[in-house]
Amino acid sequence: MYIGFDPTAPSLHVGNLLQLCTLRRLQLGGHQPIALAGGGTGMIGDPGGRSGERSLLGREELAHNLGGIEPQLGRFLDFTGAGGTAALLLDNAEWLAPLSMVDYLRDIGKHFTVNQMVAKESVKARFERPDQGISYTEFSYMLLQAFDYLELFRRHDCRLQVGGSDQWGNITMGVDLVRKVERAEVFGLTTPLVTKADGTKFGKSESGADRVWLDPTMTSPYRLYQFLFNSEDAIVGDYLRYFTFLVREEIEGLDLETEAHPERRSAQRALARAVCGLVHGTEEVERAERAAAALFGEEIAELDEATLLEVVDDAPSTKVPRTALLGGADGGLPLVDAVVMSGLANSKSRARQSIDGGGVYVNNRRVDDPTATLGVADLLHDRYVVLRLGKRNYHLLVAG
RNA sequence: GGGUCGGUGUCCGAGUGGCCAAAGGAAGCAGACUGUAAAUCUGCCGGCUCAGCCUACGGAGGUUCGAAUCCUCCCCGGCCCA
Repeated sequence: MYIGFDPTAPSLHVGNLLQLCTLRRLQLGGHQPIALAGGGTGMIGDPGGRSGERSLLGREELAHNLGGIEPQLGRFLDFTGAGGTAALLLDNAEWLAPLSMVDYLRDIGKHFTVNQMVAKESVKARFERPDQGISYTEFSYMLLQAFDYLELFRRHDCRLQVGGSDQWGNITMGVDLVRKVERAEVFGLTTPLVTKADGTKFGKSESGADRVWLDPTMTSPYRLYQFLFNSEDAIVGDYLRYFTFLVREEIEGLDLETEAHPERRSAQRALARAVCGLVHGTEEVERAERAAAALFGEEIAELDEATLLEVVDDAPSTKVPRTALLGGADGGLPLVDAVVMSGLANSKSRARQSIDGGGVYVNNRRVDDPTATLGVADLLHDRYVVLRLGKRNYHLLVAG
């Protein structure tokens, strides 16, 4: 069976988790998973959803992205296993790139009527948006995906395509094509759209900037852990079922726990541990938990240096030159600047507003004076300043 | 190629010569309440050397004391026609 991945970034993100878990589940169940990177289709773009025309990726960029995604797949799938279930990673550019226009029209296009293509939900949506339109290129996408299925059936006897429910139309196109060309019966399986408690899409906060990636250099294990740990009560049970491999009894136990003692956040913790562990390993889970325990602990100022030192490596931190803290006549480093440096705010205006609104804490003590400065006196153990914005955004400054 | 409608801040979407950094909504951030939850209420929500200044309403010019708003050319998209 196979699932397609869109190689539009050098890393997969939490939005891909369900797909990854589904592949893993099927492999554990004795199937051979094929992860198909859309090297060819990635240059085209799925017209999916209501999004506008997609920007096309360059070849080098694609290669680079695939390089990042491959090891991540390895965390979920066994590429070496025996018994014919070793996972495969393929790139559909392999057969799409050499495909000629004439072959494409004759061998694939012939089997579909424009009528049925236009009837697809993804296309209709774009037709109905007078300001968007859809290019011929994107319109053709579904045929290429159908062709993928056909090729995988021919080459690897692939008989099941899995995808999100938004892929339903594309999958059935493939099923049809295989039936028409090879007179064989193949199947499709779709997974539900993962949503948050409020019904919006999980993990994709539109602005790709703060998306939660699986690559530890793009999103630290600590942040991934926190992201999962903050899941809403109402939905954490679903996530456990989607993203973890805990046995049912255990999950049901956690459901009860959430109901009876929501403040313990047992389900959230189990979720964060399981997913973070799968993606980054148990060692990273422990580090993330140690960092969180230290930061969210009662009296930061009373932590011993050894604990703080550990946190430095795991919580987001920034080095700041000691001289900046020594300052001149009017004290040291303006708090506003410190907040910007830490990345907790992306402009001084924001930083100022946050401070004004009482949302900024230095060493867990609120500071609401926008003109405040940090000085040597604020250093813990003569080296560290813990900045906090809001309830749970921590950042450590390290004087160096 | 012709006609026509349109391109506004993160997104949707008002505005059609000064009262516009630009209505309203959504998203986001913070505060209160809590449990590092949800809901609710409040504030913020372009930038800065922040009672002021700078940059912005597709791009470049122009008219005007003054333009997101008027004119010219260009770019991009929808629809209709060829």
